[in-house]
This record gives sequence, structure tokens and C-alpha cells, in this order.
Amino acid sequence: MSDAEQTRQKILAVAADEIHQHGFQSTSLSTILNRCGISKGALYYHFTNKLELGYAVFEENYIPMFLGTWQPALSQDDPIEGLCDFFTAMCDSMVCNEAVCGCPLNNLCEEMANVDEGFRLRILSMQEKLNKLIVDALERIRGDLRDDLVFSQVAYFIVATFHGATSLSKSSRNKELFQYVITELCVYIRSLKK
Amino acid sequence: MSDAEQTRQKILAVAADEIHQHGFQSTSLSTILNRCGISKGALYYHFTNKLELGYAVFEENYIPMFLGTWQPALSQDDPIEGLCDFFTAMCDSMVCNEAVCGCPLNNLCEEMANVDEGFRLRILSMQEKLNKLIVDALERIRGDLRDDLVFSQVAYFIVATFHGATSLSKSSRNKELFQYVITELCVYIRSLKK
DNA sequence: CTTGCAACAGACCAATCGGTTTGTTATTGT
DNA sequence: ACAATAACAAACCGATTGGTCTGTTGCAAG
Repeated sequence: MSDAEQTRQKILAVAADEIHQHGFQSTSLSTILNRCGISKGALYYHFTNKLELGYAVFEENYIPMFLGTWQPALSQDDPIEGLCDFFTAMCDSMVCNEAVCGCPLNNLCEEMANVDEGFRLRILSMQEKLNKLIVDALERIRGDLRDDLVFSQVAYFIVATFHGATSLSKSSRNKELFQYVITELCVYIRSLKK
Repeated sequence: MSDAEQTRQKILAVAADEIHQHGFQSTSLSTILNRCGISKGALYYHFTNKLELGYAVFEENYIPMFLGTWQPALSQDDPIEGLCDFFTAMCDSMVCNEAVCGCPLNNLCEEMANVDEGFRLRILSMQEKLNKLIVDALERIRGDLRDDLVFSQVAYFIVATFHGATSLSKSSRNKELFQYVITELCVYIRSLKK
């Protein structure tokens, strides 16, 4: 990796962390510069403005990370148990800091969806992609599932509840409430089977 | 109502709307002043600073509004159907603008819970209050419900899913996804009965 | 050897922010 | 009549923001 590409990746990594912690609008470019140990000239050489930096973080950091966590769970032979394992593993491994910062996708959705159209469309696209992942997994095992299910509806329900759980853990500053919701979510998911 | 109290209420109402639309941090005091047609002196006569204004909005506007919508639903003879009616009515009456702005409580939770401790504690208190409302309602009809339920867990699950639904509707800019989640949430809630 | 460009450094800028200070007006108790 | 105070108006302030502009450095091709 060239030196230039290395600084670009460093900027992306630091920006991803700052945005995750403080949101996009509250993220200060000077903070990113300090943490990276670079100058403003460097940043504006690699990115045209703050918004484009935000888009790059979303596409090159958040999307791969997001797919990298959900996809394996849904690719299991039994995606129902795959999801439950995924959720409970997340509960167990979650440290307080993560609980407070929430899910990067959900954070950006809350903050930026009705502020900037570029963010909104990217977030929507990611949500639809995630929804499709779940729907495909459900259809793959449709024989094992109840007959009265609307797969897309169930999929959005799961995503919504998951994001609601991350939201709850923000105000309580621990993962207890998160765990409650996740436990109940697993009960719900397992009830989808015949 | 005295003149002074009238301007105070006007400030609160405008601030509540601005915070609902743009979040607390992005809400500009000068915008509030313009919309109210008052000067900075007036605002700082009634509120010591922006944070205290935010707290006042939360306690005097958001909390009563929030309780005013949930409490009647949960006080019905059948709180299960009360909740479902409440949710579907909210779907029907929701206009696009509301869908985009989300729930004021959830918005503040996402934005301010890990930024300011004063906000965090107020939000947490409100969430616990709402949780207790639901738990009490469930216990009131515990004879009609399944025996395997953990009421507090179920209550947080309902709240989390509801907030996740409002989050989803932000990125899609319509209430379709919101409706999906709410429909499935009603299925879940009704399944709590024996 | 030099020319040129990639890859920065860092001073600078206008705009906006929350907040302070001083000044004004109308009312009210004495 | 006068002083005091409630209820503002509005100029002003320092800090910070995203963004621009003018360098400067090092390598690489000709």
C-alpha cells in the first residue's frame, strides 16, 4: 500500500471512529487531523469536503463491517439459530463503550436521514440490502417456517427491534436492557418455526 | 396567562418543534428567536442557557405529550387491543413529515444520551416510566396471558421495536416500513395472550 | 540537471455558534 | 412623583466550524 493510500485509510479509520462516537455533524475535522497527525491540506487532498468523507466512511468502512457481521449468521444451515447465536454473542462480547455508542448504521439513520439526501439514500440502500439478506434466508428454509408469515415484514421487524435495542442501551449505559430485548427477540425468532 | 408566561410558552413550543425536527445540538437559538419574533435578551431572561431550555422542553412538552399518548392506550379494559389500536391509529394518522422526524424521545435518546448526563437521566427515567406503565397493564390482565412471559422483558421489547420502527421510516421517507413493523408488532402483542 | 506533479503543511477566512453586557421600556408599589 | 423591578431589545464577544489558498517537499520521468 502506497504512503498516500495509507494516510487515506488512516483518515477513514479515525473518521469512522469519531462519527461512531459523536455522530457526523458533531465530528470535528480538526479532531480527525489531530488524531491522524496530519494537516488540513492532507485531508482535503484526499476528500473534497466533509460530506464526501462521510460518504466514504459509510461505503468503505460501515457497509463492509455491517455485512461482515450479519451475512455469516444468515448463511448458516439454520439461519434462525444463526441469528440467535449472532445476537447472544453480540450481547456477551459487548463492552460498555459499544453499548453507549450504538450501531453506526442506526446512528447515522437517526441523525442524517432527514438532513442530507446522500446519506439517506445510502442508509436506505443498506437497510434494503439487509432486509433482502434476511428474506432470502427465510425463504431458503420456508418449509420449516409457519405458513402465515410475511417474510419482508418479519425481516423489517427483526431489524427494527435490533436497532431499538441498541437505542435503549444508550440511555441506560449498560447492556442489561439490550439483553432483555435481544432475549425476547430470540424467543420471537424461534417462534417463526412450525 | 401573563405576557411573560406567554412568551415563555411560545419559546418552549417553538424550541420543541425545532428540536424535534433538527435535534438538540443542531437547533440554533437564533432560529428560535426569529420564529418567536423575540430577542436574545428575552430568551436568556426565561432560560439560563441552551441546555436548560432543552431540559424544560423535555419535561414540560415531551413528557406530557408522551404520557398523553401511551397512557390512554394502556388504560383500556384490554390493554393488548388498546396498544394495537393505538399503534394502527398512529399509522393511519401519520403524515410524511412526522414519519421523517421520528419520535422526540427516541431522537433525543440517540443524540444526547451519551453527550449530556442531564438528558440521559431524564430519558432513562421516561423509558422506565413507560416500561412500568406497560408492565402494570400486563399484570392487570395476567390471567389472560401466557405463563412463560417475563413482563419487563416484553415491555422493553415493545418499546424497542416501536422506536426501531420510527427509525426505519426516517430513511424511507414514508410510513410503509413503519407500517410493516407495526403490523408485525401487533401480531406479536396479540400472541402474548393464552 | 531540471522540470513537474503527487502529497502534503499550515496560515488564513467568513460564517455561525452560545453566551454576556448594556440599555430601554412599561408597570407597580410607596 | 419617584424608585425599583420585571421583561425584554440588541450590540457585542470569543471560540469554533468547514473550507480555501499559498506554499513546500520529495520523488520520478525526460
